[in-house]
Amino acid sequence: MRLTKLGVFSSEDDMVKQLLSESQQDYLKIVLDLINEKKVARTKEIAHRKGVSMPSVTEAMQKLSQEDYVQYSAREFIELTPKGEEAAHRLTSKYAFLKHFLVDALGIKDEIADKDACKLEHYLDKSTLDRFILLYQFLTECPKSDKRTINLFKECIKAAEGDFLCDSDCKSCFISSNFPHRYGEKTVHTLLSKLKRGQKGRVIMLGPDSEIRLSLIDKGLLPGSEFHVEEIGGAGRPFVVQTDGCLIELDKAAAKMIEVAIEQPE
Amino acid sequence: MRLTKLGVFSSEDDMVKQLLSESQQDYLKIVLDLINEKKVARTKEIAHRKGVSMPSVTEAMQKLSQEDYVQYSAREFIELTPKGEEAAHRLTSKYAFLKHFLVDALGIKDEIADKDACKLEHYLDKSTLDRFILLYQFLTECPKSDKRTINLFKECIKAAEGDFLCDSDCKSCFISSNFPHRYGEKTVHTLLSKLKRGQKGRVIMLGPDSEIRLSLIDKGLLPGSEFHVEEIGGAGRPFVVQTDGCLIELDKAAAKMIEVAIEQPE
DNA sequence: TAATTTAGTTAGGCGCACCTAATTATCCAA
DNA sequence: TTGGATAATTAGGTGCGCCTAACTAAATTA
Repeated sequence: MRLTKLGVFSSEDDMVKQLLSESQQDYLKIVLDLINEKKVARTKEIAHRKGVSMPSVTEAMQKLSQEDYVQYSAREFIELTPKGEEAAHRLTSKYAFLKHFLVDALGIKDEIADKDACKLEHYLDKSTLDRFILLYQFLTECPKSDKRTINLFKECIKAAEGDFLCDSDCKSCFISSNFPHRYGEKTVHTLLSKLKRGQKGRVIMLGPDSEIRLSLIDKGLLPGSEFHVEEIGGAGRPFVVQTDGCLIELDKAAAKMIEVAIEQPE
Repeated sequence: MRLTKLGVFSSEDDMVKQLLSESQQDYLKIVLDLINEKKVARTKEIAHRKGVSMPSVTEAMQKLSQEDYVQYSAREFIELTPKGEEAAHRLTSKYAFLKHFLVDALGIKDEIADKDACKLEHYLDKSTLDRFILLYQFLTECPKSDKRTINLFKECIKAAEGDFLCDSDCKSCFISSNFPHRYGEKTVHTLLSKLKRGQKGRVIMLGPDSEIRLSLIDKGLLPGSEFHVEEIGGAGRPFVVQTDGCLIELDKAAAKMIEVAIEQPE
């Protein structure tokens, strides 16, 4: 949470990241895109793509040219210096990968993936990015029991989008028929709806109903959340649980979709 | 990439997100934390946790109290209003999940996970967060062939960290012995090191050497990148490939670690 | 080639999230 | 109970990234 402006940089690139603001990074990417697409980058087009006014672009280009990222003099074509080209390319390739990951592996909608990839690209640590790459490779390329893992995951997504077409041999995860699935070990898994007043628990999984899942995200009850049952629901009254000092109301349908771990069976 | 300040909000919460700046969101989370930990939130402690000066906190609290997120009057205890509590809790629970995901599923180092989770929490779209939850559930909870998927993935991470302890029955993914692994279909998969000058290709996977992978991230050659071979390496000279209008140099060791897809075998 | 349109720039401002320095309120201990 | 330490606030200032309005240069076209 704390952000110190200075820090230890593991490589030159991290320094670049620190030296260029998010906005400046966006300008560089846009300039690179334009040069690749249309051979030249012009103020008006940059302004349009970034959704800002032309004077903002002029100002930004002046600053970037001072730092030797772009070659700029008034009313001339804007070009990238080698330094700028390198930075822009690095950013673009991260962005492209992340968008790919979000769209191909997670099935995020295109416009949202665009927006999120752009943010991730600015903020994700290199080591995290590396793990995303490994994960992506694992999901898409791991040839396992004839089926790539990604297909399994896609089935899960499909099921979890309210498309309950799960065939009987699909034993995997949180798909309706056998949810919740894991019992035993040290803790016992059950559904939140089965708890009694006063019991403490921890959310393990959210069930397959997409709408309910999103509402739980809103309410702030996610996998990993620890809570305490304040009121059990019934006859039109909601369940009330406490996490983090906050009370959350859940209707029965939602409570039935939350797999929880509890310490002791009573 | 473009960010319009206004937009269509799918729920009230998205509005909250828009109305509170990133910094303000951080303040709310910190205040909630402090109240839960120490019963009271005080200017000095908030300043300390956020890494800012006390006047900054005062100013922020004044603004937040105008918007009815905190109850604040000069020199009195800072409390959250119900509105603020709700917002803070939502943020905190997202953050907690994301950190969990990064640490438990991806094996990111704690401090880095902290930093990245905090950023993700601010920027990820709700639908993306939902997919991260599904992915987390898939990885950690999907009981598949006796082993949870996460363990498979962890083996991959281990192997991909230079810890080549891969046993023979591990057919999974990018682990040394059988990398690259996928041939056939419409494109042919091979290693970048085997390409000839002028060939075009697309990066499919990066190999198991962690150091090389990080250097490729730096250089901007990631899964999905399309490129064109400019120079083939040999006798001390590097491979040169072109992506995105930029030239990238690779030594032979790196070129051998990049699985690529090409259109036609010659 | 002069008139008009369009592109780009300068000038001047604004809000945000910070800062330091100076001031004031509060608490505690002698 | 009072004086000093500590906490909190006000006052005033900075940089960044954006804006509008006004101006200038370049391109088009009648």
